[in-house]
Amino acid sequence: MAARYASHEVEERLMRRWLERSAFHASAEDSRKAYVISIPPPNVTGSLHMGHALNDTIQDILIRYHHLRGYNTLWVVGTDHAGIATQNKVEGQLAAEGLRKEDIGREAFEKRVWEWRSEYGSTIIHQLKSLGCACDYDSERFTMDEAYQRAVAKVFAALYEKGDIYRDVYLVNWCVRCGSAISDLEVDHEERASKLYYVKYPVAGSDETLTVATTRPETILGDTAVAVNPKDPRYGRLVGKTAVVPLVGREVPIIADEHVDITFGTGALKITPGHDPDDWEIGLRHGLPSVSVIDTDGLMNAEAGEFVGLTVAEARTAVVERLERDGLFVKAEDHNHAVGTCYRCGTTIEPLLSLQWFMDMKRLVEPAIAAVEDGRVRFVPARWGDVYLTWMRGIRPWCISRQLWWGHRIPAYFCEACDHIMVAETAPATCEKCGGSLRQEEDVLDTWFSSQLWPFASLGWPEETPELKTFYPTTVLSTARDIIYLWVARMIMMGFEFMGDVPFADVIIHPTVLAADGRRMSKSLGTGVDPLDLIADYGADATRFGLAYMSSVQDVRFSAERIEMGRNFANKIWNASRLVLQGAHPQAEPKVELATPADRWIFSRLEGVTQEVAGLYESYEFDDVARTLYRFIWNELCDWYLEVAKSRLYSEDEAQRLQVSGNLLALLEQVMILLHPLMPFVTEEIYGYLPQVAAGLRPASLFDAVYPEPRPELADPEAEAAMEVFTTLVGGLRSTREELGLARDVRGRVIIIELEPGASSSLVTMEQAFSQLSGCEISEVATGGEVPAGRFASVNAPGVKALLDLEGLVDVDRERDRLVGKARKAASDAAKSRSKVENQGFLAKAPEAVVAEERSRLAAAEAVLDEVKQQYRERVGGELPLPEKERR
RNA sequence: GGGCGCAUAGCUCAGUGGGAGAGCACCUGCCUUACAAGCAGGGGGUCGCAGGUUCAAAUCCUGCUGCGCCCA
Repeated sequence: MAARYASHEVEERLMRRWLERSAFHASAEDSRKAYVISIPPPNVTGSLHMGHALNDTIQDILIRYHHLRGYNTLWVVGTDHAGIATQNKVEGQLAAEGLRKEDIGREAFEKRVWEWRSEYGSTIIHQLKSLGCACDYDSERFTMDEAYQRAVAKVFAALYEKGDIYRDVYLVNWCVRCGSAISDLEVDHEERASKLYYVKYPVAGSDETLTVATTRPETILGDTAVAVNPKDPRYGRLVGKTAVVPLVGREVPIIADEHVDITFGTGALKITPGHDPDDWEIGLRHGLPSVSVIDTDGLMNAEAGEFVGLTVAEARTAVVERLERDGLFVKAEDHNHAVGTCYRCGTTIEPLLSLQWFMDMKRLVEPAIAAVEDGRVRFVPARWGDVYLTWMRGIRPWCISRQLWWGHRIPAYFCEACDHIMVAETAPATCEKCGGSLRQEEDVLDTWFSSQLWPFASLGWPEETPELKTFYPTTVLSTARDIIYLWVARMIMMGFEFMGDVPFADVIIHPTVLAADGRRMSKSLGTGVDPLDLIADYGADATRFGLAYMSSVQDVRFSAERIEMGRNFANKIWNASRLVLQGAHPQAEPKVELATPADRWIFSRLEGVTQEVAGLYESYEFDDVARTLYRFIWNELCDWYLEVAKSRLYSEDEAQRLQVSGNLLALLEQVMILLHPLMPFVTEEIYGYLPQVAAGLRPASLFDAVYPEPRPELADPEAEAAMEVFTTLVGGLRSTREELGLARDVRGRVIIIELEPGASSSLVTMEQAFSQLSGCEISEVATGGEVPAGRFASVNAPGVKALLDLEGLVDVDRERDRLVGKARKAASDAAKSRSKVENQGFLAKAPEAVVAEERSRLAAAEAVLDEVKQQYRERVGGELPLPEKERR
């Protein structure tokens, strides 16, 4: 074994071994209880980013932990076809060849997409392997698989049949670049610097004008009303009259609507139902007509009159110029407002009237709301459940059609002869009404429409597969918060609609990993950190450990120090294992033999940590798992038990060597099991070196090991107390030696004074270790509590005092500083405790144990203070200088 | 405008009613035969501000300030 743990030499080899024997494949025939996670299918064009790395770490921890717990674990893996993103990729390829998709036609284009997918579409799945993810790669799914396409068509037809899916003209979010409608959830809002334009509208049949303020003067051409607030005294007399729309001369009503903000602009609002969502709502309420002046290509159309053919931006300038000429322009002032942009490509969204397919959600949300309200689906942390419920209760129709060539083509057929619409899972031959020939809808479905079926469609639905029977409903879903509406909510609805049950019981919403400066990690901002770089530099275990450690419930800034901490931890574990494996007696067998207080202590602690960590894994507190195991392994096992064990491990006495070796092998094996879900590679590698594994007495892979059952008989509070005496005295003696400036090779002599019977037993039974670690020999153990005469530095532990003989070692200046420092600390401790103990309220109301603890704290501090004062008189001379407030 | 969250050491974060913690950074000394990715010792914090509840507040309540996210 090398002196440093080399992750790059280990990880790929171990992953290959797991994959070669399909270790992660789950069988539907397995009768053990199922534990199932469906991966949120990553975008097929994507690559692993920090959000994935965290989320996949969480899922892998859960899968591996539950596998150790004896569950039949399944982690379903796959990708979604990402309609717009994938089409963009292939259009990019075509553009490089000087082609547009229209040049090659739909069929050839689809073929190109499939080719693209087979070449590049597995990138992210391979990346999961480098993170160590125990996915069932043998059963990878894709949302455009043939079987999956059948599921999508069936769902569409069924919901159409029930009237939940319909076709309508509606104001939709149009992305000019993508050439498609997108849903409300796919629109991002960005604050942008802009202008607010003030424009005069003549009031018909009078000399009056009404000034309105607008951020989009080019849509004046599509105005069909002017609105004011009914409570606005300035305009009440105008309501019911008619205004003349500038440039186009159309006469439109002046209406009153509560929506109008009296304080914004002039308090008068132009209404363009064809190009603004708020105006569209107002238009519905008042029965206004809609006029479209912008086309799907982003250019002004014939309704725009003289402005036809201009882009929106050009039209804005031209319209303002024309208004100035006509004397209707008042002013423009600076104004920031939120602009909708396409979340896939960032292009400004153009709200347009369009004939699209919609899904009405009102019926479907009901069981999905009830399931979260009554806890059948539980969000972790719980507050995300409220976020979900708020959105679900205000649900709006979902625009599900997309004007793309890549995706699930809508299974709707239009009759060429009679315009009848047929929706069917499989293409009908002729029109059911007139027998005319049919033409299939060109549009495809929103990618999320297919993703929402993932928990059951990935298991083979609508076929009644054994997998579906065994593995649905799944157990846990882990994902990012921005996907709660897009995906989680819809999966729950579809779960009830088509499976009659929740798709999963727990939804974990993991924190967002921000860049080190607190901004979002994003490629465009250049703030991203590539997890693959981290894996290459620090190893997958370190990356996983760091991510788990830094991710509690709130968002975290990424810090490479955490990953480095993970790497150092892996190396520490590696070296602790080297000590054990190289030092163990060749005939040793792993077993618990409680020969010394240290043995009893470490197994008591191991038992405590084993149960504690199990609880933390089960409550999804992975940061605490990482913290708890780090502290136990580093600060207890390595810092103390291994150090103490060395004296026996290197002893001449073979019985002692055998005994301590057995303990070490048992400890190491169990610690590897506890840590395996978090750091699968280093633990698997070390596990392979254990003699009990090499001898075939254990499962060949740690993945198949068994999480330890509780062994309450190992709990040993007395041993923990005894070990505390040991570590407190060793630590105190080391500090004192530093304060005295003793060189490392100067051996000290200590007298142990036992104040409580038996309190010093750990020091006596582990005298050799005590001596090695403290650099001091025990010259005497006194049980009477009598402090002998002489010059000593004392170190206190519960029930025991150690006196370090200072004869010939004392430097007066150092000793003065040391004693003053010690006295300060004791005086301040005493003052703090005294103020409590002298407080009647505290004595009356605090629990007895708290009061008793405080009293003994006070007594101890006062005893130390007295002692130090005495020592000061003897060694330095005079009274110990303490400020008045620090005295009694 | 509505909602949610956050503010603790120089940095990144744990701690959520009873003695202020970790990692990194910093200072001192060590290549001690598992580990310099390490070992030993040490310095550093009116727990954002102001009130309140309580015997006791970093922790609970109210307000304020600053930052972030979601929805409209």
